[in-house]
Amino acid sequence: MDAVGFDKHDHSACIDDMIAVAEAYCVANKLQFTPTRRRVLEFLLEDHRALGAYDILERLVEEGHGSQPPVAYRALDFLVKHGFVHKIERLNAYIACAHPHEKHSPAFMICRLCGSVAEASTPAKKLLDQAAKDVGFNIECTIVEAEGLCPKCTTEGASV
Amino acid sequence: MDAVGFDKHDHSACIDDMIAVAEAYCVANKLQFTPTRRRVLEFLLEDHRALGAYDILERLVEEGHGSQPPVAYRALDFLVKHGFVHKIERLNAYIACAHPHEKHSPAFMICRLCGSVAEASTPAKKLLDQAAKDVGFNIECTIVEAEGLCPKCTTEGASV
DNA sequence: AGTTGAATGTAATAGTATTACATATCAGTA
DNA sequence: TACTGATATGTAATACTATTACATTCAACT
Repeated sequence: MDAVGFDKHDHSACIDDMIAVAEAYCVANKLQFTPTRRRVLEFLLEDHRALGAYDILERLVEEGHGSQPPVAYRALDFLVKHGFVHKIERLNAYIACAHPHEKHSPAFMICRLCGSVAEASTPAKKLLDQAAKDVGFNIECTIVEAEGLCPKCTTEGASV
Repeated sequence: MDAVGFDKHDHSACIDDMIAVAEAYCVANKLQFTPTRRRVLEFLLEDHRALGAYDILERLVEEGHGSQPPVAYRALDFLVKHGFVHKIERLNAYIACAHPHEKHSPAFMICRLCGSVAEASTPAKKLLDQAAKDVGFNIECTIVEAEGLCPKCTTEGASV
């Protein structure tokens, strides 16, 4: 049970890796990793925060990739559909996946102060599957998010 | 591990019970269970579906309780804060709690066809707490939702 | 070159939620 | 009873999130 997001790591390598993985996956699956899609993934990889669709749109507009909301939503839909990005429902925002295409049911920890979001893997899906089976419900996807304070904000809060 | 929502039950008694519980809780805690708040809870209790804030606002307006969004959002905030209602993040919608004030971390099963929502209890919080502890995150609230097909839509879908 | 399906560009609109500020109501107390 | 402070309500305006619709462009394949 690991989590990516609150620890330190070589982030520029992190970005490069993820882009390479995405590119390889798209080639292998005959998907088009277009410039807009690539840029959106890069924006989201820049730090472990969730960005709203309009934050992304704003940056796309700056770079001349169209000007209307569908530009951002289409790229996000593509990236979410193929597992490169997750939507954080609690925030109506989007974040790069930390474990692309490793089969996982992600769980997110959202800091209500600094807005950082960490992705963890949990066996939550197993439990939900059991609960669902008991009532005959057929799960297609799961959403697991926790809101609270990240390590940094917890210690800072304690000293206030 | 039970679930309320997909089974049949005496729903009018269900509503009366919940209102009585809410009223008693508010009296005991010196909270004002005002007419608007009561009506909103009644709307949400009417069936085991989630209603959007604007659905609720529409009904409030019909009955003469104000006309602007804050009327609905304030009542919902109150009901959520005190545990009578949950927000379903996936749907940006609200649903009456099936187990008010029994200490619980609810999990919801959302049918993507008929829109029914069932509330289950799962030990998901335990798992999340463990994952959180591993990285020093301090959980304040959890969101667990599953989207898929309810028993009814599963069998109907199978015959199509 | 022609066809097809995917991707893009843009305008318009729909749906969800908050801020700000004025007014009213209620509980407790001088 | 009248005052006070806290809570709740009424409403306008605005902000934020997301989709529909339709025209156009591009890439891959024939």
